[in-house]
Amino acid sequence: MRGKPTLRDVAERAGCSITTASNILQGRSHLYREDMAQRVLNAAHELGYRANSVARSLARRRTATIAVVLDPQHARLTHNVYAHDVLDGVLAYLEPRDYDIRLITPRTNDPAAVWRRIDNGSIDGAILIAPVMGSSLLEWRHYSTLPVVAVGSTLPDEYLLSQVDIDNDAAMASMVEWVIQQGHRAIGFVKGHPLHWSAHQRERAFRRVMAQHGIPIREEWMLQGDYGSETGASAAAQLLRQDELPSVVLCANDEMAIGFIQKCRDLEIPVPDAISVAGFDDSYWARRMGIALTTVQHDRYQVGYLAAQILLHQLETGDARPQRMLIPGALVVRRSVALANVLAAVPDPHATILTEGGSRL
Amino acid sequence: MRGKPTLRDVAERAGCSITTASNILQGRSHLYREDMAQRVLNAAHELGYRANSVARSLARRRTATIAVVLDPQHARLTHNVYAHDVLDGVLAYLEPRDYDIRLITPRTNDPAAVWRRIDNGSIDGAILIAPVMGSSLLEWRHYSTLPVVAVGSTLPDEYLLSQVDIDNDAAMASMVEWVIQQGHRAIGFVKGHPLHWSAHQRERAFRRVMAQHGIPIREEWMLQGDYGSETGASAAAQLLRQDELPSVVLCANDEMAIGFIQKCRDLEIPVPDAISVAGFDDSYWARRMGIALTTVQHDRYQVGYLAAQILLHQLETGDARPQRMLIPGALVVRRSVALANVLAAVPDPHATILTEGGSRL
DNA sequence: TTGAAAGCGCTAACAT
DNA sequence: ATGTTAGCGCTTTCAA
Repeated sequence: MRGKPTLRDVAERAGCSITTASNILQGRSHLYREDMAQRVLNAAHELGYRANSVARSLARRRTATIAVVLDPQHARLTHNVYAHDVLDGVLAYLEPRDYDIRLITPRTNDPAAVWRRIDNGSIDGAILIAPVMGSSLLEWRHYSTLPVVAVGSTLPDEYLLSQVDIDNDAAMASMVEWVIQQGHRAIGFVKGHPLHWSAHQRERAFRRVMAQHGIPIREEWMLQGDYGSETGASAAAQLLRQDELPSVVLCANDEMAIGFIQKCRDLEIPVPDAISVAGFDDSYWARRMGIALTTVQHDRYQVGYLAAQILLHQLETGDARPQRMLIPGALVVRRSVALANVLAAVPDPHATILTEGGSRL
Repeated sequence: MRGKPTLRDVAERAGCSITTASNILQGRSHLYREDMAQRVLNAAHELGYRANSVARSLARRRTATIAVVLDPQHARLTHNVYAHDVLDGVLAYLEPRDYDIRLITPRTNDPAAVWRRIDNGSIDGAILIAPVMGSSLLEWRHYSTLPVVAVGSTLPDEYLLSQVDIDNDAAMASMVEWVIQQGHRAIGFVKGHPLHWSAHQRERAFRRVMAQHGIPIREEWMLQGDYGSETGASAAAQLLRQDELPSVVLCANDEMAIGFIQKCRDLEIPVPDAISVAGFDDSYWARRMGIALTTVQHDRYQVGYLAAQILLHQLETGDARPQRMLIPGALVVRRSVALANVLAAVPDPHATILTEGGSRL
């Protein structure tokens, strides 16, 4: 015996068949006499035997591996905060259950190539992170029979995909409601990436609630962004050169809100005293930026955790019916949004930009 | 034939042996007659055949999979900015070369368990991300014969590990040199996590350069941190209640510098007018915080990319000699560090905290 | 209570 | 130019 010890080596040393060794090492000792079990266990230990998971996967026809797939559109982890949180949740669920994680970041959008990569027999299922409109990941059904769960994109039903996402609609609605309650009527909006369903959902919720309150939407206050902080900044630039300004601007995510606020600082426009700004996501990094951003907090970790749970459930039960799960968000009121009427009453030109950590309501 | 098509199905349909099909599908068409090759290719295409990578791995005795292992100490991706950058570099190198990535975040520090998980026959090699002192990852040699590369920790030679890291020593030295050039003599330091080699290297470089310039080190200005922004803040609190203050504080990373600066803002101590602060890492998130932080920029993406390259080289050549590769950093001068003498001459109690994006020298 | 035998789907010497 | 054969290391009936 040279190289890594195999089951055969263990069996030989314990003086038994390979079957016996296999059974005992899989925890079926009760089938055998006490001393047989001991002999095998000892032999394995002495040899430093570790089952070869590739061979095991082939024989069992399951790999105990889940793929986590990032959409080619945002395959750079570095800039994808959302993916970190979700991935942590996925890992937290899968790791203790002895599932392995294969991280796949396709560099192409050719669906055949993408799926050849993903479903090549080495995984039992996949979690798709925030597939965007037109993504080859969504062509799943044509290329794979594996169970799949999408997170971070609430897709139209026809995709027949299990999904876990936050409730963008309800969360944005509560943000808009609250802002209106604060007395704001002149409300601007910075939209998210046009290929993200979440962007459309957030915008739609905004428009709906505005309509419900009979507040007209000024299209010149509806700015296009792409969820990146740069577009938040340019939205600010674009907005602030207008004659009439909204009293508050809702950004479709925190990054854009940060960009927006920083541009305001550059232009020496105090937030929230001259203009209020709200974000969406309550992102880890935004929180430590010293900007007390009013935003919507939601549990991305939980999204990953649940997605993994659903996937494993589908694997174990074979129940392939698409499930959908929406996780509610929570409004976090900090200090980047001021009362509209108070502002009107007591304008304070010397107020400084707030830079302290926010306290939650 | 039911279930996924196998090589056997392809061979049957093409009317040839399995070997022939295998060879042709692996690109060895030149061994066969033109029409044979076509028949096989067509058959495979018509059936939608995709080679099962598990079976292939078993037969080839290589898996074309690399593990990326996070130290149990900082296994939460969310808070590990360093890992994102490195991972992106690793992915960028490996993905086009058809290597897969297995992400492993052990939840225990028991070396046997950790390595059972990592080296179970499913990978060809591993990249260890920033193993800390005492990490079970470092016990590699006792548990595995796989090629391994460590990144983010410049380890003592006795670990016999291939390594890619930034040159902490030189980079911190140049930071200290520069600060001294700016006229600073009263210099404080916030140390990094005591279990990280990088923290010690950065501190050691600091002390050395100070000694070279004959500047005494005041131990009460040497604060312990852990690379987290909270400890930067508490270091600031602790320092600022002292009677005598340094004119500049060097933080062992950006996160602590951010925490430090934010605490200064809270206490209404203007940076850099009352006290200068420098960081280390030039992190993506710090850059967009609107703090023009003077820091050391270094290419973490490159670290990951090179680590993957070295690993693949070792796999292909079988050359297992440990390699070490240090990547230089570059000083990035922004505005959080002021000239010491100018300060002394023109103290300005009303100066505000700077919040604009920094311009690089 | 134990073991023989037939795979899992593919690769690679070695024939022919 | 193509096929035969013997694995890779493990699991799992099924028989003894």
